[in-house]
Amino acid sequence: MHPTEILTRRLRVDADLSEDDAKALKSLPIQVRDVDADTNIVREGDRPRVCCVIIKGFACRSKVASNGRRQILSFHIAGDIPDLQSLFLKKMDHDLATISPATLGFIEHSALDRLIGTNPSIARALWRETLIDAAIFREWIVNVGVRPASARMAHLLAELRERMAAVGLANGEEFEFPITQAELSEALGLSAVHVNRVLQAFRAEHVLDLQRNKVRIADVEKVIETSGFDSSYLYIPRNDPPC
Amino acid sequence: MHPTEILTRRLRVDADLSEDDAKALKSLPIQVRDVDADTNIVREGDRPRVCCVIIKGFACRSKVASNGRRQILSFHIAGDIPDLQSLFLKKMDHDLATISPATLGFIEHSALDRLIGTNPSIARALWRETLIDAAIFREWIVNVGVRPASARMAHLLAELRERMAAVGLANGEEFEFPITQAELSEALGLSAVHVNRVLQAFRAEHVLDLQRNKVRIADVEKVIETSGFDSSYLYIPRNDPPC
DNA sequence: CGATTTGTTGACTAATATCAAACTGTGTGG
DNA sequence: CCACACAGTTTGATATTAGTCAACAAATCG
Repeated sequence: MHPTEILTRRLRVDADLSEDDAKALKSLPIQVRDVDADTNIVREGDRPRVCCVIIKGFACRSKVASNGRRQILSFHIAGDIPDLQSLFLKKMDHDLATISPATLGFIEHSALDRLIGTNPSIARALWRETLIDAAIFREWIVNVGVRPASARMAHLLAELRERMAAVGLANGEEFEFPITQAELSEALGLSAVHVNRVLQAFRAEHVLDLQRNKVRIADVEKVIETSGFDSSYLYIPRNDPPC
Repeated sequence: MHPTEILTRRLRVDADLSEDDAKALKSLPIQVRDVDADTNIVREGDRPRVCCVIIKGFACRSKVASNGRRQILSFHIAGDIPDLQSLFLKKMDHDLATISPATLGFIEHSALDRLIGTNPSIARALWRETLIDAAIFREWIVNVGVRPASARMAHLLAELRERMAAVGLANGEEFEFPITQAELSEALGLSAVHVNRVLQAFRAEHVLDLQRNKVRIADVEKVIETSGFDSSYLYIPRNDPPC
């Protein structure tokens, strides 16, 4: 699959792009590169001249507070453009790094700039992507703000399952998620020890199992119930009225 | 001051808009309305046909989790367009309400749609606003995720002070902020009782004082130090290199 | 002015953090 | 093929932060 195809597919999902738009997307120069796990893509303070599309693998955005603790802000999967905002916000306010071996596509800001100038519907589709990004942040705030530890964990995995499924990366209730408990604790605002205990409890109750880079949701109902997960904030198109 | 002027001024802050752009903004039809404190502007699930500009007063966005607890996601002040995202994300994923008496301007989506179609630089400026909105969410995640209670409080007020100052609503280290401790607790992911104790401690140490709808920062240094506040995520233009 | 909301206090509890040690699995070089 | 190193996970004991509940005081509002 051509690297731009993953982009086209993603943007087509909700915006109706014309054949011309599709062609313009297809001719976007993308430089593809394979990188190891735990490699920084951009750091806080950087002024990148490219945006990054995840073609394969996992990445996360994070920020470290002045007390030295790192907070993970989001996880990103194939099809995501985690630093799209850098097109307008020139100086990075957070870090972006892989959490697994990944293949990334890099697109020059200048090329994107031209593209959104000539193809308004692509501009809208990209704008919309950044708005969904923000919607996910909002739910993340709710997660760390008001949910108890187990609900946080369940919610995070429920969200990821939904997003993985939307790009065909979940078969049944199982999907890849190569993450350590320490990283999970940084995403959820918990200690690693507590994350471990929450995971064990879920395993014992046959609710879900996160092991060896794989998540298996054993009891979807229960996961949804304990987390109060409602996918509408992800704006994944269904056949219902447009979201 | 004409209601559109507040918009023009805000968007001009960072984007260089042409005279034509300014004129287009000025001729935007805005319906102005005064509303009481604690009135809902839009609710989760709504499909608004307008966006809302705050001309005067305060608003907040919030979301209630399935356990019944409400999380406040952001505070909004004069010049903000807190539901700009509804232009592309048709169904609200959160609530927007005033927290003080306010005067609001309402702009039809259709008018904005036309505007961004005809004036690309306005489109860019608005897009950028939504990206800053997201940057503020990211910092909010860090706040509730990894900072202890007093740092959370200090950070929230430091941010607000900066934003108020940017629109000329802070004189010295004092600014208006009509909020109850219960609301603060919902913003910070704490209990109201704990918020009360944190505020008292700050008062006792002459760091800051929040009383009678006013915040007085007595010791800016201390507030910045305890919260680790760094304003760069707000992307408020300075004379430095563009952010 | 009474009524209601908001702020304050104390006693007690619960959730989660911290620390330190041990255990497991996996890959590497001898 | 074994021994070792390393990263990640698990465990137990203890500490701390922040939550809960309930009562009361002080503002604020109509």
